[in-house]
Amino acid sequence: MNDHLSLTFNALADPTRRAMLNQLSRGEANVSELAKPFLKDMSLPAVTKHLKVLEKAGLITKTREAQWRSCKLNSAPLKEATDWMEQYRIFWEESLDRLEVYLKSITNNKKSKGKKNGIKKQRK
Amino acid sequence: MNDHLSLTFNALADPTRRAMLNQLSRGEANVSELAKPFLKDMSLPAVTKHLKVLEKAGLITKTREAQWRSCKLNSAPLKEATDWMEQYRIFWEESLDRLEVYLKSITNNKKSKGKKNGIKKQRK
DNA sequence: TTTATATTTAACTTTTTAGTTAATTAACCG
DNA sequence: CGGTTAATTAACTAAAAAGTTAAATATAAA
Repeated sequence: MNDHLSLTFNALADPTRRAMLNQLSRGEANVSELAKPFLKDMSLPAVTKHLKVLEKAGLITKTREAQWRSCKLNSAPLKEATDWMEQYRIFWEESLDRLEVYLKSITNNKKSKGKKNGIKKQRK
Repeated sequence: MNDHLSLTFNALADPTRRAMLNQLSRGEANVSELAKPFLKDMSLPAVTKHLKVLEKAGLITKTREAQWRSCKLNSAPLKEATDWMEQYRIFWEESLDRLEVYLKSITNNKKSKGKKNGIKKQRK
């Protein structure tokens, strides 16, 4: 699929590419620098391909300086992806709320008004 | 890759699967209900496969009731993915800051103290 | 017990992805 | 110029993804 959100999520669905973004979050880097941590696991052309995926998703931009390509993080697609996820925030927050309620229910702290013995053996 | 974050992002990298999650955010639904909007485009086994991807990523859980499988959204992996993205928030927020500064610089509103003609021709 | 409904599994095809090695491009450097 | 460095492209392979149709499973209902 080639809608933008799909391109972004797809680019993020690989630990090598996420690690590359991570490195770029600490500053620009050229291809050899980005490749270094991965050259035990894969060839340089493989790195080039990963960078292409990131580039097509708009997550990085490359500028050339002599024979070096400097890569720079572009966070706009990450914002877009996060914005999409926001619509689900209410779900995990309500889960956390329920967890909190549960944790309170099993903690016999002050203000545990009434309902003593609120916990019975629950395992079959 | 089979780390959890990769499974999640991969599951989200498809508009059909995102639409399914979207429907589930409005309440539980069984397979046929989920499939309905897509049966013009794909077969039922294709839908089953998409649901399997979502299930393996932990984004949905299925419960069986007679011959129906009811699917339910599980937001935990979405939270995990959002938490990962949070580390980049600073980047898009600083971009927005720069945009804001720029927009202010080109708007001749009150308090535009000094630095008139703050913009010169910048192209070579 | 047959039939209908809901869903999955099997077997297969096509396309895409992720990697490889070898060759190519492009710039710099002595 | 000739060699070195940085990176990409080409051509290929293997494996995974996404779809298909047909068959199987499991439950309900008549």
